[in-house]
Amino acid sequence: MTNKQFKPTEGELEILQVLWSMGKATVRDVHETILKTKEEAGYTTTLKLMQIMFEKGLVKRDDSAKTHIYQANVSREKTQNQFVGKMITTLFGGSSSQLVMQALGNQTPSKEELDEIQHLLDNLKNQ
Amino acid sequence: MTNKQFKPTEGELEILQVLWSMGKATVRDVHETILKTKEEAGYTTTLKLMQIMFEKGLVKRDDSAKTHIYQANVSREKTQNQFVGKMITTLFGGSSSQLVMQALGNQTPSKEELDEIQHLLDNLKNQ
DNA sequence: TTGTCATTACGAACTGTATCGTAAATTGCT
DNA sequence: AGCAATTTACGATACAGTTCGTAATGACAA
Repeated sequence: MTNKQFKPTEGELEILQVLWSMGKATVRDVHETILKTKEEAGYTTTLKLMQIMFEKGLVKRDDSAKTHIYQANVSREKTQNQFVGKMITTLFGGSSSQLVMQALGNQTPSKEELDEIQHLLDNLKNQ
Repeated sequence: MTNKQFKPTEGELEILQVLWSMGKATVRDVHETILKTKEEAGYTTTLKLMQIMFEKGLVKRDDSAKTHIYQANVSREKTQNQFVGKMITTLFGGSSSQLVMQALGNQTPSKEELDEIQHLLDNLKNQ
């Protein structure tokens, strides 16, 4: 097992989001992207954060050139699961369906999404 | 609006869990309960945390007697929503159904829970 | 009343996160 | 070669959360 899993912080998640969608990216790439949704963000702050994430193993990087190229080292799915699982136990008393109800009740999914969920639900029923 | 909402921390959530299920409770009540699922927990630590939560408005208390009686001052539902909402935006790109799929896929709900979800799903479809 | 015990109050220490200033290194341009 | 711009590295600071030791307070029994 290669899994000494760290739980990403708020700020780290923001960076992972960018890396997940871009694949490979430089610090500047990430920083620019974050700037679009955020006022007040320093370049070195992003840099430092990404360096720390590298030490933690949350990202990997190619430092053969001067400008390092970063990449996520934890999968989106695994991270989502980590948070969802934690949330179910600490906030929903272990009941996943409770969480599902909350999520469905408050946001309003499109028809396509509903169909998708229906499909998954059918699969679960036939087991 | 009485809503200057604070987002509870990890430790605060643990205490809220107890308060939500017990209704009213003393520091000792809460502490004993937490001890059941946790080694290594100091009484004064729980106390301090609850005092801070009082200052933040997360709990209310009756301090007419020497031993204070605490009660949650934020609802379970509201808190769940707060976290689910945040999670959907920061980890699921705003798609609630994505979260639902994750939750359903990895935990395995009972037949009763599945029926419940089906019921909710039917309601959402007829709108 | 006095001593014991549980409880609250308070403050100190430690950890981790976030932010930023500044220096050092590297690259490209002229 | 020398200069400007970009990037990385490093360290300092601020702040929040957590943990705990210890003192102050109040209740109660002998």
